[in-house]
Amino acid sequence: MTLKHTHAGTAARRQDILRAALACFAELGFSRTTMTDIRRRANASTGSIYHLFTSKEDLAAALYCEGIADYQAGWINALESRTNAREAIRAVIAHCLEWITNNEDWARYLFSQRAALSAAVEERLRAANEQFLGQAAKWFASQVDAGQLRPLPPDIANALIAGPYLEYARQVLSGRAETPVDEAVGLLAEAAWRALAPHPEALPGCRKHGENK
Amino acid sequence: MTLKHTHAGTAARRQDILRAALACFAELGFSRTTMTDIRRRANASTGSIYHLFTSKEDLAAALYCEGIADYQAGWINALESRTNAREAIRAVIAHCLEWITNNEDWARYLFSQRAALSAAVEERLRAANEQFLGQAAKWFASQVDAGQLRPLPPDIANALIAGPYLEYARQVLSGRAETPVDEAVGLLAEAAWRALAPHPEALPGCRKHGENK
Amino acid sequence: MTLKHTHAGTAARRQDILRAALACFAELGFSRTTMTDIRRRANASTGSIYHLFTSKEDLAAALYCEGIADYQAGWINALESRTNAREAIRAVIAHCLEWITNNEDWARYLFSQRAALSAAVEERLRAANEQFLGQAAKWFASQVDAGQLRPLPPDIANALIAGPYLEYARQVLSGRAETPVDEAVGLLAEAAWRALAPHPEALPGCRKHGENK
Amino acid sequence: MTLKHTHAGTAARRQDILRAALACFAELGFSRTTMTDIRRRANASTGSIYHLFTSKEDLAAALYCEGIADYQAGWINALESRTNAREAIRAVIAHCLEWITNNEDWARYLFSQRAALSAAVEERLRAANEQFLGQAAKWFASQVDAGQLRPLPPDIANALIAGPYLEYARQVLSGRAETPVDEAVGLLAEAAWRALAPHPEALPGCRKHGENK
DNA sequence: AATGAATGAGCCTTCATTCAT
DNA sequence: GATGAATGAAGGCTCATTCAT
Repeated sequence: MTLKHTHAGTAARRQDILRAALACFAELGFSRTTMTDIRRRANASTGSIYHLFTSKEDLAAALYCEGIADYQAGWINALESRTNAREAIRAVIAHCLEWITNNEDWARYLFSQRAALSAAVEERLRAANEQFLGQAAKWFASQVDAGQLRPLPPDIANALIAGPYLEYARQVLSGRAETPVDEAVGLLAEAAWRALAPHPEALPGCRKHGENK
Repeated sequence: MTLKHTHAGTAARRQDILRAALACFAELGFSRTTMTDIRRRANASTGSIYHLFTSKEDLAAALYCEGIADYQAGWINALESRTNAREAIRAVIAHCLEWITNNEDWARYLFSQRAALSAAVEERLRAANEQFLGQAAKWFASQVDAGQLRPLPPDIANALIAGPYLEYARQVLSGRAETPVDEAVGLLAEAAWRALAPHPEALPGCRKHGENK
Repeated sequence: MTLKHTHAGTAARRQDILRAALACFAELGFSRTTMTDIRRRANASTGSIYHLFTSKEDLAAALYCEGIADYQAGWINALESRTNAREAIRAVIAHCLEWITNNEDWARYLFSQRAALSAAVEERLRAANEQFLGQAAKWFASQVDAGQLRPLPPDIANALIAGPYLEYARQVLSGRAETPVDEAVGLLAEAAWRALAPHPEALPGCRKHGENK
Repeated sequence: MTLKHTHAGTAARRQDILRAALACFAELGFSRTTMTDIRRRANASTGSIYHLFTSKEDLAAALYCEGIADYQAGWINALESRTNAREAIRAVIAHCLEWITNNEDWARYLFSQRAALSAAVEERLRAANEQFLGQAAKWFASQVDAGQLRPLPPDIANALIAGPYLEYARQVLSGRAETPVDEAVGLLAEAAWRALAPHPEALPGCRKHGENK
């Protein structure tokens, strides 16, 4: 009981610090955030932070890894939640925009502070990234094989799917976006489908050229 | 003569410093770059730099503004170099990827260090940006009116055009891209056209379905 | 029984901590040793140490006093173990070099970390030192009175007896010595005797100048 | 002229800082001295110190090396200033006690803070030390060959010459000495000569026994 | 008695910037 | 205009010590 309590307290303190750091990093960036900023925001003492994390960079790394893991897991999850390629892509876009909207701090941090990461973290990330990209590529390849998607190199496919919603997200995060997120999902999903669909007939507007419904 | 010489020297010195700063910012980011780094790289003295620029931030701002101006000018230029919407979009993509490839330091700096800018620069940029986005929006609107492009909100249109090539560029800059730039241009341009074309018939594959143009 | 056991445990724990601290101080010096170093080496918790010692300095003081007491007791002991002055001096030198060899950590700590001691400990030490020096001086004076030693001021006598073996010991402890300890004892003892003998006839080589064995 | 002036200023500032640091190190030891202590004592700013020295350790090293070099140079100088062995030894002892008396801070620092030195400095010192010990050993060997000194291993010889005056110096520096330095020189020199003289006849008292010289 | 999480003063160092020459 | 020595605020981090459990 005592132990559990202690652990719970420690874990909670850890979370407090992580959340505080995230908020700071999102607002000011890694470099302009000081340990004092974090300390104050977390209501923790200097020593307390260093008791739980070995350095400011360690904090940033823990945060980055946690965030990217959640983001990528959601991505893959969304992708595999649908069997139909078109719907899968739409699900990914919807999920990501939702995630970004619901996790603005995370998004701000993950998508603009990568440059501040140390080589050590890059290493850890490389593994996660490779797995993520591998899974995405595998899914993509299987869809291409099944004739559900145009054959495209993985880097291009990735740019076509993620580029638009990320650019839109950047506008949202910086207050420059005007289109509401739910509308954006539809528009971006449709555009992504046009870009990736195997042949024109699969495109929305083509249906009226002869066939049914 | 002496004066001229001096002036030329001053201007040259200014350029040396700017180039050195750019290289540093691109490599290390704004915060991790020290004035000493710049000083050494530019073979300039501390006083020399402060004689020409009022602060590190001023240097970064001058650089950012110069870069973004060049980038945006090229964008608009490419856009207006073609009357045909499809070709205009392709020209923009081609130009941007070329520019990024030929100006890696600029690209690295412009596309990943915005967070480090001060409010003062943001202000200066806002103006430039507004003009840029305004010109782009105007062009886009005129094309929509002319039935050459699908009607889309400007933020979405922007995301659809720039998102993919920027994402691809990020991959290039970080060494993760595999598709060569010249191939990427074609693929990205086609995808962009699919996403923005007014109706399916305008799409590449649809022509073979019998009808029009 | 339980209590006894506990007490034994406490005493043992105390010793563990003292030994660990000694090893650390000998290796790193007082200042560069952290409580964490000691804690780890002693397999003790922070609280445990502070339960038995009031501070890092307290630990260092306890250690210093214990060590110096042992060293000085041995000194006096050796001195008084012989009635003959020459043999007494030899016994002191032999004992000290032996002690230093068998207690390298103690020696390293005692002979190079005095500077780190607080005023409070200095006070405690002054008493012990006074007694020690007093005893040595008394012995020395009695030998002088008996014509067994040259009359010399106590500080000089001390320097002549202890200086050489301490300097030699320093070389041993730092790995710079080449003469083995047992040989050194003989050489240093003879030299000390030469320096302190009442008149030349008492010196080794003088015997052959006329008289007998 | 301007340059000279600047250099003079810089050099003077350097000296100020070194002297201040020396005083602090001598008084408090390396670890307990803070850069603030030094800064204040030298009337210099933080940056000024770091402009001239790369770290606190660098300062300590520069000081140590300078001091030891001066001390050792004086040693060798004194040694070689006399052709007669006995007088040479006396000269060394006289010089060292004088030096220590005139350079109390140096002495305190050199003879009690060696433990605080980093490996990097140890390296630099090793060279200097080797040369010093080498020169001393060479001199000693030549004297032994000439029958002016007893044959003794270098470490023992060193202990016999330096040990006593260093121990006496320690007493002086800590206020425990009672014999005035000029008297001590004579007593220690005589004792050293007794310890190192080749045969008893060379000793002071033996002459009156009839034979010799 | 024991544990180890928490505390916070204080340290060394960095670095943008100023200014005398 | 140029130089680089000097400045000092501020930052990340360490570590002896306290205290709740």
